[in-house]
Amino acid sequence: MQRALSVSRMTGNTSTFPDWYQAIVREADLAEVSPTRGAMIIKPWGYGVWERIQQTLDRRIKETGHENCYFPLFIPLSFFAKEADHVEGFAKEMAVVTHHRLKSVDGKLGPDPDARLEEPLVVRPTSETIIGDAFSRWIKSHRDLPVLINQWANVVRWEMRTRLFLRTSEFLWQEGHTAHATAEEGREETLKMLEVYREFSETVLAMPVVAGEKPENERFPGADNTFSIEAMMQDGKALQAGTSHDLGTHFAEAQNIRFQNSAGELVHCHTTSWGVSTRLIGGVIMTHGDDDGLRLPPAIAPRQVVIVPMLRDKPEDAEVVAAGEALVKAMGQVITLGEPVRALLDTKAQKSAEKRWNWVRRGAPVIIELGPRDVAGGTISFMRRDRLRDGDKVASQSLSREDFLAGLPALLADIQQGLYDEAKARLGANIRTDIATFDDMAAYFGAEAGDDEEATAFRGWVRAPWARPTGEELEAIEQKLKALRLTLRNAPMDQPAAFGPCLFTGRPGVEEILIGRAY
RNA sequence: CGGAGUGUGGCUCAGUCUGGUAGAGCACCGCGUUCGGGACGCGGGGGUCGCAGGUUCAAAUCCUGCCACUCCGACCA
Repeated sequence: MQRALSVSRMTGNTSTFPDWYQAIVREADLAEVSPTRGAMIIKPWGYGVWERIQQTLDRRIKETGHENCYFPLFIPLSFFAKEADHVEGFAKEMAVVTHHRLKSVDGKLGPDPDARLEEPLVVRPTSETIIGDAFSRWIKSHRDLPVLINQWANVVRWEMRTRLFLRTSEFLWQEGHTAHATAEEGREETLKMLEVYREFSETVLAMPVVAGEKPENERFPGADNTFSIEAMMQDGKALQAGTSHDLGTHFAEAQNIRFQNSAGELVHCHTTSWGVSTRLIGGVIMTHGDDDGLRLPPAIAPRQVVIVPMLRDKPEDAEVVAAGEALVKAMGQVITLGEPVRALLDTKAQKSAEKRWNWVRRGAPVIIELGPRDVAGGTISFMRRDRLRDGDKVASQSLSREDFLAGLPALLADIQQGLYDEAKARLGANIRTDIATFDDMAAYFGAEAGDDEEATAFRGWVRAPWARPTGEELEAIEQKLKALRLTLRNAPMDQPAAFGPCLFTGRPGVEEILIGRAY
């Protein structure tokens, strides 16, 4: 891969991948750090992307039979005591509310000692416990099942180190929670939503992923099985972009979620949960961004086409603006990717060249430059953000207004597909399947002679057979991998018929697993 | 919380070693010339140099403590 991304065209400096990432977040006007530790301010353009994610994913969640609802931000502390693995998994990162009033003592404002809560409230890190509690009241009979709900919410996890979009102490997400009569139905639901995430990620975000099952040590606290979609970033690292958990009867047992089956027996439900978060935006940045800034897939671009009018403080300006407004209207009549085209005429009092580059940095898929000559000649001059440059020159093309409008759906679809294909090719080219032993893998990922720190980061993943060890044996493997900064990502859903020997133990393999560095 | 690094206008940084009136480029404001293109000239606004102490006639610069951020670990959607 060895792709040397730089921020040179954005800020005038070359630098490392993390610097590049931060530069894009800033230059594309997506978000900024807030005065609140670890939490981000999502700016309008960034939030617009999130709204597009919400709209397109929400439709899919509803099409698969789920309904939205809303549960409280605060969860009574005692709720977490019920499921041992769950509390252990989250205990170290919980924000806790202990008081309900402030008081000024010696001029210093602080919690009022007299206003201590009898039972502290936890700011939800996830909502299994409080939703499970509701399920236990909602579900009495097999006729009540399945219960299929989702909520769009914010959650808080007190992370040690934060990074905009990728890991923030507060983040936005959706969390689906379902209850079923049988283990088979629970498993089916878990896999169905994993597939929704895979399809969504690939067709809407244009971000290819590998869907698979997480190894035992990477499971969600309290889950029987965890599945994930893993995306490959341009530095070769894996990003866990979504998870779907088969919770079995763990939470049902802990929270008394039971129903009477048709035979009259009182039995526990099988529950699931699944979620994706604002982390997806970080994935989009690191999948599609380039040296000029962000490149947004048209399906999630808040504005798919931006018109920059060439205004010169002259009388003909009015004509250009009028033509621009008419063009926005005309594009609004065009249906592409199933929806009217989202277009904007940027009339901000700013130099045209500035506006153009701002939209390049923000990643608007198509940027039209509309000048008096275009208006007179009925032509549209535009550039595609996905193929911005021809050498060092900006690749601008010109079509008649009619042809442009007629070809717009195909153009946006082509950009969407092109971004996907580019990322898919990168993913495919950077999974090594020819590494057979742990030592070979260590040599591959480790710092070799002549490799600098930077180069070792661009390794991609290894896919290899393994014997699916468990318990202490798995723990030992995890520790060995940790020394190489590697983790087990997932065992992909599509598996071959036969397997070579296990990369770790040499025993016969039972499935293939992905190994890589991760965010 | 462990290791390393960095804190100087909105951004990127110089100045710190060797204490002596706070700088540059970009961004911003004004005027003008330009302008199918990240233009140029002139003028201008904006910084208690992360915070708090200390040393000194004098501190961005030296000393002590603290804080924040970045990277690498641990943790993690």
